[in-house]
Amino acid sequence: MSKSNRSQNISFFERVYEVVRQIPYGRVTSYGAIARYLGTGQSARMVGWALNVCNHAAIPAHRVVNRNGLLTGKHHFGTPLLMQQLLENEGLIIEDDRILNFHERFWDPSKELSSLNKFCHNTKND
DNA sequence: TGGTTGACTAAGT
DNA sequence: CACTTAGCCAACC
Repeated sequence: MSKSNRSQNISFFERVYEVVRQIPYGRVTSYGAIARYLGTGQSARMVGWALNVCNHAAIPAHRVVNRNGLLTGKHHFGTPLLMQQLLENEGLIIEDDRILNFHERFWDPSKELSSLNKFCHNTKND
């Protein structure tokens, strides 16, 4: 924990997975939003790359698109249409590789999770 | 040890 | 309004 790790033992990738895993069903977010939530707003590229390395089934990578709502990462799934199908399965409408009503479906972790942090103490409250 | 890459983003032309 | 350029940061070779 001297060079790569700045504050935590887990890697930057691990943090990405944690955030992506918390994306609600039927919602989507952007690489930049995740990167911003992690504190490195300019390293949006690494977010996508993290998903590319992991390929975990538990990580809904299909819910992560670019800021335009374009399925830029669809080519990294099993089939180019898999990502679109997964999103459509969640009630999203995809047209021309773009998510319709993206603004409404957008889920910003730095915003949503930030709000939760203020009230997250309720989890311990019992 | 250092240069290249990349599922991005913002700004410029 | 669409394409081009540059910046960015961490992993990889």
